[in-house]
Amino acid sequence: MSQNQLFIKILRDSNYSATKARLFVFDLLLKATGPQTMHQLIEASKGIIDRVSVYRVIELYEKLGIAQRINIGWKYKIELSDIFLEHHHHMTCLGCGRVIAVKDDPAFEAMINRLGETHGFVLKQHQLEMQGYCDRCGQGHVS
Amino acid sequence: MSQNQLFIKILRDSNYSATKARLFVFDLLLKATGPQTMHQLIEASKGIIDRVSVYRVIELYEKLGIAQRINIGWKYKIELSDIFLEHHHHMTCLGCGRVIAVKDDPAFEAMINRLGETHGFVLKQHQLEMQGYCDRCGQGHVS
DNA sequence: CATGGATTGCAACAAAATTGCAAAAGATAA
DNA sequence: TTATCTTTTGCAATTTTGTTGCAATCCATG
Repeated sequence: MSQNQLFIKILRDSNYSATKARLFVFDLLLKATGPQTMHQLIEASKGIIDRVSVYRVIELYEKLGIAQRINIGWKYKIELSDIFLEHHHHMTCLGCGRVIAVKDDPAFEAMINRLGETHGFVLKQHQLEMQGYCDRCGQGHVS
Repeated sequence: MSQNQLFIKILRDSNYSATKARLFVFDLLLKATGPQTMHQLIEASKGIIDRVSVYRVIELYEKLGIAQRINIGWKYKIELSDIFLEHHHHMTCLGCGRVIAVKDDPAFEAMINRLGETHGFVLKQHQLEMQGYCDRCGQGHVS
């Protein structure tokens, strides 16, 4: 099943129709190289989809688990959730601002779940954001 | 050195003065039981510190590493950074909304740093947000 | 291809955040 | 302490971001 088909299935299964607006914004997120700001999505939709609808579409995506808000530095951005993009975290370079996606491994997942258990929690989700300096930008003491 | 003295030292070391507004908001964060929304800070400052100044103070705190924005669920909140509050993460209960602070252990830190290394990063900071169900709220299948 | 509920766009509104500038407060030196 | 210069604040106005109500349009179903 293609990502588009899966997307439509999720909508239909919850009694939502696959409309022009929803498909358009989904395609934007799918084609995007990384998480998108609301502003970016609204700009890219200019003349095709109204501001308000972009907000409403994203709101629905979140409700259905199609997309999620994540925080890159200061403001939030939107990206497709783990159903479409493999579960991952973000590593941001404090030097050049580059954001890379990082897959975590089973040992990592296990460790986080144990952390939950020791506090009486059954964990359902987690987000990990990391900041540092990438190989191109050195150790952070480059003048 | 008290937390207040440390706070003033950080300001002075960067050539900022310890003004009424800055001290007031710092005290709010210090006395707070958890992360605060901008709205909470602005409300608590009503009649004493202007809205705009609260924004400016928080902006400065972030720049100086005194406070940081973190994401609890949907919106961001402000809390003092690791210099004042021990390094920790947040676990939010999807049932009752309770947020608890969780200390991670050295093994965890090591694992995260290794994760950085394998991607050519030297990590400086990280934030981990977890969501699940607490012991009071059961496994998430309570009717 | 008709039709009825779901969805959209528009306009107006509300909330959150930012900016410019004059007034007030803080630091410094005499 | 006071004079003076710099930083910080409060206010008003503005911009940006997000929300709401409603009539017009779309779209899955028969």
